Amino acid sequence: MRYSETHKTETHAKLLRIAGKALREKGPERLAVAEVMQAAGLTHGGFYAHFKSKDALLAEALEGVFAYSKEKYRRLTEGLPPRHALATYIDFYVSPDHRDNLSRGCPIVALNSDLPRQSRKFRAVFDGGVKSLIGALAHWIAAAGIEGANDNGGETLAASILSAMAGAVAVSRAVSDKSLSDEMLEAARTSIKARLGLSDVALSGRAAP
Amino acid sequence: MRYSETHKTETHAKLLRIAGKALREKGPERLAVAEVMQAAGLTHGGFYAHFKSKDALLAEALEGVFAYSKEKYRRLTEGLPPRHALATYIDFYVSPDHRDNLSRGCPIVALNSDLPRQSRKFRAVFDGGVKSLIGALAHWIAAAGIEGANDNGGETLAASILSAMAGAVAVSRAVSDKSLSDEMLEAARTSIKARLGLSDVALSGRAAP
DNA sequence: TGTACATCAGTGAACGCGCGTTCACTGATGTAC
DNA sequence: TGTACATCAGTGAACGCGCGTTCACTGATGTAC
Repeated sequence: MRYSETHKTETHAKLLRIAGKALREKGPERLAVAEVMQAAGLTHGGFYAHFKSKDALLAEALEGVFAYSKEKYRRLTEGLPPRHALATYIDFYVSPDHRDNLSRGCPIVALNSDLPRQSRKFRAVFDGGVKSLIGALAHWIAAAGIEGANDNGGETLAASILSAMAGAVAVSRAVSDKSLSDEMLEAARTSIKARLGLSDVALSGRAAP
Repeated sequence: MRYSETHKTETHAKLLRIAGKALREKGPERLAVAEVMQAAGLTHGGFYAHFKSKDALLAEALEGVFAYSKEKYRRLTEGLPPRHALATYIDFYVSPDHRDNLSRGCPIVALNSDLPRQSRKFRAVFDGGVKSLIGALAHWIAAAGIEGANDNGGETLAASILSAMAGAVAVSRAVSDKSLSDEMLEAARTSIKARLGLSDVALSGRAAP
């Protein structure tokens, strides 16, 4: 063969990485197959050797994005006690950095208003990602012994916290007035931490992985 | 003239109403000029007698949507004491009804992730709408004598509340699992009202105007 | 009262462009014999 | 060791469609004289 044994797999993974970024930057509609291929150094015709359709790419890319985010935040909070882990996560999530980096951010923030118009498959992947994240938050909340977590192990509280975090970053991106945007993020971060009794827990100081 | 004196103005307003709905249902990209014209019973060629471009339509339609929402919520809370007005607003905003009616809902929820990609004009209109809404909320918060409103007359608290409300509805729309979606809305509504000390204020019972 | 002309909202065909998808082909390498 | 053939990731032209925009035209009515 002309290419190494792992060549196709590598190309596939590369396309997913590129698409994952483009998906968050441009949204599902504006992400163009030809652009993704070009960014990978290929011509657009070869796309269908890797994916059945654009839709298949989108769904698989979203899956990759959630998996990568999960791993990233696992590393970020590794070894921290639950309260610190939670506070660190919130500090990184509800931050100007997250707001300003569309292509590396949380897909819930980047894609929320596109979702009602996406394919069933894509929406299913999205649901999976959201639930997994809620599960992780609920786990920390329970481990930290935070009150307000009722019957279902903190899942409801976690879901509510997540929507507040995602909303804060999403609206802070949508608004173009920088000072309003900053103010909004700051207020949201403070109030979310207060709600979890984490007002005293400072940012861990470790850099984003 | 073939048409009545007010005819063109009426057609213009009709186009804005149709576009305002389509904008929230389909987003700025998928809203199609020809579809708007067809919905108004016209052919697409006539569009440019009313608007300089699709972009001009979008900006003007968004302006109309914000104005209409403002008026709608003014009527909804008319005559209520501040704490009831706030609670009523929150109850209507963070509700399954709002989640399920894209075309009549808040543009902040429907459009947030599209905004970074819109024209300067469109973003300016959006900013105006957001600020006006924050102003109204801050006004109620101050009038209700709610604590937690610091120096700037409750604007920061209002901004944070708004992002939490919009985030809750946006994520509840994005998720396709109905029970997760319901749970999320419910939890958000409860926590937002609790944060403003409004847990005891029941829904006013008046129907949406 | 009648004729010629201006007005102008709306019509419908056409243009150009972006983009998803298809497809015949390429060319380097592996395999059979 | 050499020849014929299969494989397959990638190429690049082409197709079809949606859509924003342009433009010459229509036809009912108002105005000038």
